[in-house]
Amino acid sequence: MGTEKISMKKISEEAGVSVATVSRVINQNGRFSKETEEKVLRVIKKYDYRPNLLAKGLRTKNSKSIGVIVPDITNEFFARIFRELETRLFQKGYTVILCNSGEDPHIEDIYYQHLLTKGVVGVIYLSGKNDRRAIDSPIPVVYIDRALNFETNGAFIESDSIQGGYLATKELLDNQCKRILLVRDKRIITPPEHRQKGYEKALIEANIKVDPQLIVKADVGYESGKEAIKKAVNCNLRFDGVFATTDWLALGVIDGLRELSYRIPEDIKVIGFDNISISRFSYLPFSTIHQDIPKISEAAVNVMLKLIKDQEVPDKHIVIPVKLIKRESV
Amino acid sequence: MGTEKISMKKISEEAGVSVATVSRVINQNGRFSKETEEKVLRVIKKYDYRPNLLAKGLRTKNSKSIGVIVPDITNEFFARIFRELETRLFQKGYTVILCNSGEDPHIEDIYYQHLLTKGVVGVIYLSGKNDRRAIDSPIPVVYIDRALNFETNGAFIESDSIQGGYLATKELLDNQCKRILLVRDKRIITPPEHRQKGYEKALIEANIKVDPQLIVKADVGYESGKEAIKKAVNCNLRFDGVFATTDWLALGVIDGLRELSYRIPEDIKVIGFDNISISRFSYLPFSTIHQDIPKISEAAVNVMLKLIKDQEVPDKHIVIPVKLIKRESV
DNA sequence: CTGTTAGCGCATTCAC
DNA sequence: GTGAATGCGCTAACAG
Repeated sequence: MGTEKISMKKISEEAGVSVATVSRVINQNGRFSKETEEKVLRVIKKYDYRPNLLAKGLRTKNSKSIGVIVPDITNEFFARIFRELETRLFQKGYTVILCNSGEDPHIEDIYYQHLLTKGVVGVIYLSGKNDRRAIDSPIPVVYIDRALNFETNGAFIESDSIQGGYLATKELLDNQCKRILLVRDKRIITPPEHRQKGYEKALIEANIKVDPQLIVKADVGYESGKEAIKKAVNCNLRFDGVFATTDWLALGVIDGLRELSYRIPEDIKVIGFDNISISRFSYLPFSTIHQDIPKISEAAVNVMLKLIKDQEVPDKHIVIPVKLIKRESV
Repeated sequence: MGTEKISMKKISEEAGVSVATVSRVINQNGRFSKETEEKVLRVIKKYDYRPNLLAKGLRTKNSKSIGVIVPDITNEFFARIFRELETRLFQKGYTVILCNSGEDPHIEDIYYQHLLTKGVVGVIYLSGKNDRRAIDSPIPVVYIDRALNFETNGAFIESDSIQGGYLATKELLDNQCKRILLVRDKRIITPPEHRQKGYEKALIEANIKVDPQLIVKADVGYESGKEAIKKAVNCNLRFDGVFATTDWLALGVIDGLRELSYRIPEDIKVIGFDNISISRFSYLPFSTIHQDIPKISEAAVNVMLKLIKDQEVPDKHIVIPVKLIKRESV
């Protein structure tokens, strides 16, 4: 073990001033002369002293740390958002505690409680599930991607999923698809719900009736996409295009279709959603809807910072535009 | 904003005992009667009180939080390790602060310093680069994946890269490859260096001379792998097998080869390293070396916990076995 | 401009 | 068994 922990007291003694003065120059709170400043600064540098943020946090009630709860950081989408959040937040002097909830509301709650005791000044939920604490949280809560109750002391940032669903479906339509299968996450949560809305909107606009048979609900993930598409084919569902509400689902669909000897895009066209790297690097780089992760994160950080400072947040619900990425699957 | 923050003092008043007693029952430090315990517990439950960990940390010099510094959490390998670390650590009452350094030693250092001021009781580096602080850190440091100075107050956990390189190369050899190209990360750091060692070991064992021409050094990443392999082909290098030291490199190699109209595995066999999901879901699921991430993380956490408690750590350098995953590229 | 004082919320002597 | 007192390291009045 290396250097002893050194405190403000030592610095003040060494510099021949009071701790209050040391505190003032450290925080640049004024009320000290140029000379004493230099004196103090010299001693600080000499000992390579840094203030104990725990003590500071206890005193000021600002721990300068915020919590982020994600279902699973292993998911590239969450990891990319987290990275942006963390970098931006650190730049503003905040450190971030990351928690993996595994989509379990109970665990989410345990984490949330624990974060409170750690004195975090705010928490960001990615795809949060737990609605209980959102309502009267003593600290600001911002949600990304999934809407919960945020009116009281929080905010909600999301991609424009309706527009995304619309763009995806329209792209298929524009490429002569007549019967478009929607393969969606079965859960009743904002993203798939909105993506479906966009899908329906595009169909209606093209004077095509929405056929409930063509909407298939699946669990999340690759295997599930594969399974769903095979079942659809086996049920003699006819379709010439597929819009899958996530890239993993889309990849499963593509591989399932290939195993059934369909050619993509000749026989069937496929489009996904998210633009994660798998969409670019899989056998058949496939078209998808791009989410603007930097923008999402930036908005989340801005709102959070305002909420922390108790500033007015004009827009508690921010929707970030998406865009179509054309590749080889349509 | 919801509930007021309530402290031990209030609990003690409400329960008609002193704060010391409350503290004792909370920490189960004995020296209190069954009755007072119940009384205190009741009040605690009534107010849903939880101790302020900031204050507790300040007092006990144990913040119960540890820092993890990774180059980029977006990298699936790091994310998977982090998830394991975080889950295990939380179970032991620790919370973890995650920092993205972007492989920049300077930023790593800034994070490290900041973590110290936050009172973390240990830091874990994934693929750390900064050697300066490792030597006389006041808190334990454990490295995963990349060896730095850890003798003084730290430890080092890694996969058996030599064995991995050996297994990969041998797999190629066993499948009739005669001239094996090594595409490796050019940096002089443990993982690629060891993987190359394993490669050489396998060749020597098979009585094949190591040909320096067949060792090509590349930057990290997909594009770089593609570029490297095309260059190799253009230089008229002859080879019938490729061992790439990471999966991303391997994917680049595979795609580069395909663009050059080689058939895999018929014309050329390819094997990667890491077993990240891209190796399974790419066009051609390719053979690779699997790293045992749960084991690595478990070892890291165990060692860290011991180091924190100042316990004896018999083995400061732990090597985790790897295994060969056979797929369609060889 | 500067120092003294009083806590932030908690754990830990030390008396009783 | 229990409580009063002290201090972890820091900031924020309040005097001067």
